Amino acid sequence: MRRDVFQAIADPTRREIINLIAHNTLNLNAIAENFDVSRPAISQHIKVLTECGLVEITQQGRDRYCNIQFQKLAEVSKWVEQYRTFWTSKLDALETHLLKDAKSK
Amino acid sequence: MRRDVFQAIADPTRREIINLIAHNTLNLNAIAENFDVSRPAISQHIKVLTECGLVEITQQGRDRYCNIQFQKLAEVSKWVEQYRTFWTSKLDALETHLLKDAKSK
DNA sequence: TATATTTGTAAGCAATTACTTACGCAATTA
DNA sequence: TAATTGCGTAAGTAATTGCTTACAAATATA
Repeated sequence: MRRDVFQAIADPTRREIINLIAHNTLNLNAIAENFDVSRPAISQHIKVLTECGLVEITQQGRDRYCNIQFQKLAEVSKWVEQYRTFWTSKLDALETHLLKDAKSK
Repeated sequence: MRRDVFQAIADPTRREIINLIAHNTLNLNAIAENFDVSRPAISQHIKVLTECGLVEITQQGRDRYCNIQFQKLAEVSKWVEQYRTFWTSKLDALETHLLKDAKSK
């Protein structure tokens, strides 16, 4: 089973979970309350997130608090940022194109 | 069918395709040569990439050249970069922790 | 101690994914 | 005109995904 960060953040529910626990450390039930799907479904999402290293669990009694491992997101950042120069220069190219277009009117 | 950038870049083959055509505009066969999978498989990957707006096709005779729409990657960048402050500060926290650890020895 | 709460996990299921082979079509080349 | 080239797409398939309900285990509370 492939278990990398890219696959983990592909699911919109998991991205929402990340967003939720980015600000507050929550236990599983508290997370599940924010979604329409069942509690086990969230449990399985959390499992995916822990398996790829994006989330770590801190057990406290019967509660399992979820902490994001933000550094893992750096992997995604690194991949996407290598293209930043491309898309900014492309926007520049579009700009000049539009300017040229506007002038020709 | 969900067709967003996050789902598109979840597949490692598609990320490789992106990397390939980031530098040179290639036609489909030229792309497929770089992979072990069949030509139709690559054709289907390209379809996913075009459907989410990450790739645009320029037809030239029977050749279909693939151009990345880098701006689409800005969506991913925007999402991940919102957490950058978190992961850098977390690294800082780790640093101080390690320093404290080193001192206590 | 009995009950309630928080959770993992198993089993089942429909939908999706990533691939294959087979085919057809349009554009080029001989 | 006939053969070749570049490609999309259909059909089939095995594996994976995202969900459900049902159950069990551990911890907390009455």
